[in-house]
Amino acid sequence: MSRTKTEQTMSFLDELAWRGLLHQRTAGVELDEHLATPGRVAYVGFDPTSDSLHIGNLIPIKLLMHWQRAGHKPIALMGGGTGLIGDPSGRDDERALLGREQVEANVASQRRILERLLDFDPALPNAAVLVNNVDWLDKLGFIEVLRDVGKHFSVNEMIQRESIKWRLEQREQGISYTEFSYMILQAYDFLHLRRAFDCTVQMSGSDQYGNIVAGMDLIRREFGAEPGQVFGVTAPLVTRSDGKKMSKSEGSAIWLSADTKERTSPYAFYQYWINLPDADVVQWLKWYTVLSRDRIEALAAEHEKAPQDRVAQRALASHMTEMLHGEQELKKVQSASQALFSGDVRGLEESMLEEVFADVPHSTHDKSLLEGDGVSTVGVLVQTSLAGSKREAREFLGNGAIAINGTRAEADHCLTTADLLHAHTILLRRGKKRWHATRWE
RNA sequence: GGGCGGGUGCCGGAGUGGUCAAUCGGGACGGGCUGUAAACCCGUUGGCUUACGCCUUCACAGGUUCGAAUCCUGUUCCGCCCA
Repeated sequence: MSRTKTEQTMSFLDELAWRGLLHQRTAGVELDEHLATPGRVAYVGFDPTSDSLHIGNLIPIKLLMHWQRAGHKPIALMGGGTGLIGDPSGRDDERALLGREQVEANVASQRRILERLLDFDPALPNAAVLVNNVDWLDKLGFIEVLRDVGKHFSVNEMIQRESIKWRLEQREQGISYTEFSYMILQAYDFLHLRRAFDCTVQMSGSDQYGNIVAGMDLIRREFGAEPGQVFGVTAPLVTRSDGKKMSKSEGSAIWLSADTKERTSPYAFYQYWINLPDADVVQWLKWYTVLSRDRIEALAAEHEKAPQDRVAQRALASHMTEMLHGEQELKKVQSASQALFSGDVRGLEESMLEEVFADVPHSTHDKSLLEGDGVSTVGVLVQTSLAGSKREAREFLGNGAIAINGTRAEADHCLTTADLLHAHTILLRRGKKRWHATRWE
């Protein structure tokens, strides 16, 4: 990842504020003064409830990225221990406990994503560090926790917390002692990192503010007010102008990885950003990219002048795809997009077709079916999940929603060998942008 | 423990014996317009069927009836009130 000098001239907090990533911060000038010294240590916690991270999780990660770019040291804390307990924040029901193996696997998988985004090179003075709280939480003795940590927590205060209060009022759901204790564990994490790494700042999305404050309180009690001065910084909840769930597209989340069970292909990832509404794109450049202020302002100006050229969306999509999937993937995905949306897919070279094939949803079928009268398009649409049922497939065909190799298909069309491109491939499209490549062998 | 109200399609919410696969709104999807945008307009939205039509749905299990989402019984779940 490249970084320019201009990016580093702004202070961490100014940078966040300009990007609209600063929601809450504790203390006033003390925090500014604290951060004036480079090499400070901050952490963000990640919940290993899934094997991947989605673009909503990118916001807390970005806090760490900017933190590192400002010359400070970032710690990514994997909640391998707290993940075994379950965070009650923002949930109206008790979580099903995850198994240890599952949590471990998720931690390993999320770790690979974080490694793309933060610089872990140990040669750096402010190299990023990844820790897993199972390493220390697992060793704690119950009696020890009750005596040393529990004493600092007032149950009276704890039950005032929104996340707890709400669950207490829920007559049916309630809250288990397990989840009730979650806050203590997270607070303990902060204390531990304060001791082990001299970590003085915890950052997160705004929903974790309560947990951050709990950790700060604990540290203050252990260290005393002066030496125990620690801080919290939160990012706002990001939203879309059209009200769609920010991280979702067509009902499914946009994941940051392509090689996990919960995955989003680089192609789908790129397309998600390309399709972002005009009203959001400039704000999203600020939220999600690490492009410099100058660059973003230039893009914003261009976007305002000629939104139809969609330079901002292109820049956003390219930047994000390269950040998460690398330059190689970006190039492939760009040429696939270019090929598919320029209209004339029939004229594609075979090698280009191969690339397109790999980047869009695809499936393999028996070529012999295409001989003679061929096979009904309806059936193939269902097989490729472009249609949910035959009835729906017919509806799409009737609407003119289905295109074969870029040309609108007749309602009663049967796929035959005549439809094959380079003897093996037929490109199907539903609607304006949902492609599916079929291979016939 | 007692009383009352209620569980309908992705969600909200009509429907109280036939004309109900079930009004309507939202969402989603498709078409049009555009810029792979927004807004707007049109359409679709249980499954199978080219069509006629057929099959499975209105918490669950039984029952009454020619016929039930609608009536009865039991079970279960939710909400409110009293203890």
